[in-house]
Amino acid sequence: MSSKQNPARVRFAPSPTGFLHIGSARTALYDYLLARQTGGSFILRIEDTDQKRYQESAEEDFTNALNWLGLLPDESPAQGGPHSPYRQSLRKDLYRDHAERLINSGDAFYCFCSSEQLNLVREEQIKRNETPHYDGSCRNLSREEATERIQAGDSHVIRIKVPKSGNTTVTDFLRGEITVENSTLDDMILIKSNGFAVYHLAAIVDDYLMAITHVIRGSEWLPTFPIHALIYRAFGWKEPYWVHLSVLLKPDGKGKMSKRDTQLAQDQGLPIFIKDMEELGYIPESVINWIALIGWSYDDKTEYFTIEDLIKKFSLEKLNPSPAAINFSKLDHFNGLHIRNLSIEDFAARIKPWFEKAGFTVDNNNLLQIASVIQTRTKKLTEVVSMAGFFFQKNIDLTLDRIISDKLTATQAAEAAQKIKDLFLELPEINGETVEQPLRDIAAGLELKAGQIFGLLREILTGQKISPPIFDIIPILGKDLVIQRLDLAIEILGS
RNA sequence: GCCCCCAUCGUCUAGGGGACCAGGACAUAACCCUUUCAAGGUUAAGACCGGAGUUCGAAUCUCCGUGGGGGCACCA
Repeated sequence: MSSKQNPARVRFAPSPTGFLHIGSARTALYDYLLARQTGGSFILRIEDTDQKRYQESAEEDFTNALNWLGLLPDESPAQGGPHSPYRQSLRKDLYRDHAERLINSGDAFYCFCSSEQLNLVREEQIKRNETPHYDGSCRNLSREEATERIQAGDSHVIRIKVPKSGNTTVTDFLRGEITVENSTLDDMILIKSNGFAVYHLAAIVDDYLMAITHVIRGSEWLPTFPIHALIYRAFGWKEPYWVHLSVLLKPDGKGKMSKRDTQLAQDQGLPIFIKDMEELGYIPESVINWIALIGWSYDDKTEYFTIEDLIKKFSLEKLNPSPAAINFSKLDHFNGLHIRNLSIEDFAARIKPWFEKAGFTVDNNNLLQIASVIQTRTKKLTEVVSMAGFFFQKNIDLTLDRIISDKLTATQAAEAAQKIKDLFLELPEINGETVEQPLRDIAAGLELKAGQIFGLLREILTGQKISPPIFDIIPILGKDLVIQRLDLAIEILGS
């Protein structure tokens, strides 16, 4: 049952009801990996059979998110494909036809019960402490009666006719055989009274018609899995491999990510939706790496993966069926890791927009140098402006107590600054090599520690307590700017 | 309430009867490096849910319990 042999046809089939989040992105990633690995196809199908929950913006968000992640479908509503259309609302008649085939074979039936009736029955059942289920009142309606009522215009649905006795065994790729008693299964609705199919029918019909080989979906489908298998079998179709992914839990491992938790995470600046990742300073390489490892592992050593690595190394067998908590600090770690592995040009190109957004004019020559001094220090792209903005600022925000905070008196600081300025003026070129020893000498002359001088200079040049190494900064800033900032400091200290 | 799934450090996991006084990663702490901050290096602390059984031998297999999760819509 190796997944590597035959080209897999896998589909990512989201319902357009909201933004693409980590969980569905993971499903899409695994779909993509399997398709690429086997030389198969990755299909995007939009499951928009519920017009009540439909959100127009969702589909665009899916496309953007998938795009950003680099998970480009081979077949989709936008680009079409051999099994068009890829939007379920456009395949309505197909489902109806198939449902009627099921009626003809005796595996489905028309049901005329109204929602109100059904609700009443359900309430009664709950009151009696029974599992809510369809009571079967239309199950044995004669064909003639059903036809008559339909012709009379009676509102109706189509339900699957689940065997009353016996049991059904289905096979999940990760969990093996699962057997349930048919009596615990419900005669679920296949076609709603408005003529639209529900997931249970639409997804199955499409998966078959689109020749899907591996159904990779969330484990919330496990309870209705037998129904889906029953539908396949009623049609006499060969089932695909069924792969039910574990659910994603809250970071503390206690409970599934709910709407409220999502909001909470948003408020804390934690990324839940792919659309927010970029703005929060994450790069797609790390998001992919991070997501891949929630519920999947390769071996006991390797954790760093590029998408190419993943295509080579991914395997369904190593998927973990147990629920997994989301670990956001690991995302930060991966982000730093992937940032450090970017080429300097690539990294520079990615940080450029951040400086520009902050209102700075970015000179490409400088940018490359700046990039090289901040790359190992960057975990999220959001940090680059606060870390290196001083390179671009004309006037940095210097104040007296900022400069002298380090156990230096204003007089000492002024004296030191003046000496440093004199030194720099004297030197034909200022860089780490020409400047370090003389700076240490100045410190010794003033009976200060070298660290104090370096700290002072850091404040004067950057306006920050924390910065990249000053000897890296000085040549990038250039002599003129360095002197200018020293002058400014001396002025402040003198006043 | 009923049905289904899952169960190793705080978190993600390796492990599929002896190679495990359980390995790695994140996070945490300490140290080294060091002009600050990172990065890097070294180290520390930290887990097999409980109980029966099978076996010469169980983290690994079986059963029961417990815990966690999911589902019980004319949503997906």
